[in-house]
Amino acid sequence: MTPSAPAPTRGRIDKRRAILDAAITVFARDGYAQASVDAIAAEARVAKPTIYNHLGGKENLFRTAMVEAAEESRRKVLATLEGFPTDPAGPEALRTDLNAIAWQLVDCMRSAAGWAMSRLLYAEAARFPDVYDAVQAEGGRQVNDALAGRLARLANAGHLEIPDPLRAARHFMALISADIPGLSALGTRAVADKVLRESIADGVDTFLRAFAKA
Amino acid sequence: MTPSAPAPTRGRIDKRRAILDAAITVFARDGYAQASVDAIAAEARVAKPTIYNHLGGKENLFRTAMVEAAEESRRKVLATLEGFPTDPAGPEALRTDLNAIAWQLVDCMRSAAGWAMSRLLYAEAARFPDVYDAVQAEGGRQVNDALAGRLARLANAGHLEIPDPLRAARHFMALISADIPGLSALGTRAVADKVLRESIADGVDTFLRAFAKA
DNA sequence: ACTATGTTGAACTCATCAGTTCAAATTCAT
DNA sequence: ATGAATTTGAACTGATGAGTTCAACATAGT
Repeated sequence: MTPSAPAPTRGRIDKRRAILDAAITVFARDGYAQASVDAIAAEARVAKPTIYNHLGGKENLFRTAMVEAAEESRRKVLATLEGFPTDPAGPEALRTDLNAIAWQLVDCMRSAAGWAMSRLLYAEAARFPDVYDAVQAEGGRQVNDALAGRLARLANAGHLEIPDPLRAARHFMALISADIPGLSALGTRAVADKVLRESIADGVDTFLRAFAKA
Repeated sequence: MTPSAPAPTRGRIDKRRAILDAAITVFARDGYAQASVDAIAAEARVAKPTIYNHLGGKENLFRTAMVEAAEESRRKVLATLEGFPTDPAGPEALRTDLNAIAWQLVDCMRSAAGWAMSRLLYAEAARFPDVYDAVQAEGGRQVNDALAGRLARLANAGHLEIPDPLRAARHFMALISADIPGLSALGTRAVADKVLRESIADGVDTFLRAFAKA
């Protein structure tokens, strides 16, 4: 709300980026309807007409900000999944690796922007079905495919027994994030890393009970 | 929006109930901010001042409607859990019973009001932390306790091997509802019963892989 | 320096909506 | 029937906010 700080930057710089970042911040904080374009302009240290020049109206601003944020988040997750060990030394190494994957995945949802995405998606899915499709049906599927691929390779190397990798990937995600909404009160409270790690370890444990090689 | 129908009922009847039901309907459809008190009045076939007489302002209307709806939903779930078999005939009967429990649980979230709760809770958790606490931290915990009790009794009767019933209950919930947000696009699309049943059966299957008696 | 382009602030329009007021109408209990 | 309590419609106030306009201004490329 308060411009407050270091002299309003003029001229043509990375206004567009600043606007989109500010939009995510303000939409996440206030929700779509309660977020005012003026507040976003202030947060971005930009004049209101600049927003309309770059991004049309409030609706399109919302769409663009959400989709770009989702793309970035998805890129991060996929990159993380790429570089993971396929053939751990033994059962304990496997458990450690799965915990590490799980931590990376959870860490993405846990960030402020991550919760912003979740909350806004939930809240506005009915009013912006196209945004939901772009973010979840598209990005969510890609992440699940990639995760299924990693799990399948672990199974192939003889560490897991997985009849249906896609299903196992969905259940892995569900198990490691089972406690998060409750623990963080839907993202409104901070969660201690230690607590989160225990919750994730629990999820991995159940997953291994179900899918570890007999 | 449209009054349309059978002559506006006057006098003192169940106005309060009608208002709260209409509030849930409209809040669920439009979201808190976009829902107008006039729209709720129209939906309830009631004059606007009547709402203010019964329930004060918009905020209190929201709080009351959410909390009462949550209480009713919780009562239904707990009642369902009460009447469930504790000692199935064998492994296949156990699986059938778990599928039945799971269906009941999912069916509550799946109703229009159920999704309304979820969506509104998510969207407004930051602005109405007290509502979140009343609904989730309170009701969610009770349901999880009850479910943990059922699972513990099944374990006690020798059908399951469960180290930590509370944890198992959380993971059971997570597994049987893993696919629902994706399948229903966060409640904005209808899901065929058959698809839902398969998704639930998958969750129960993974649960049994993890916790069935060896 | 000169110019095209992008940016700014500020004021403005128009719509929506929460909450209020009040006199007329309706219902219920007796 | 009568009177107390409640409901109703309709008009009103005040606030908030989306989107626009425009003259002044800053910046980049030439």
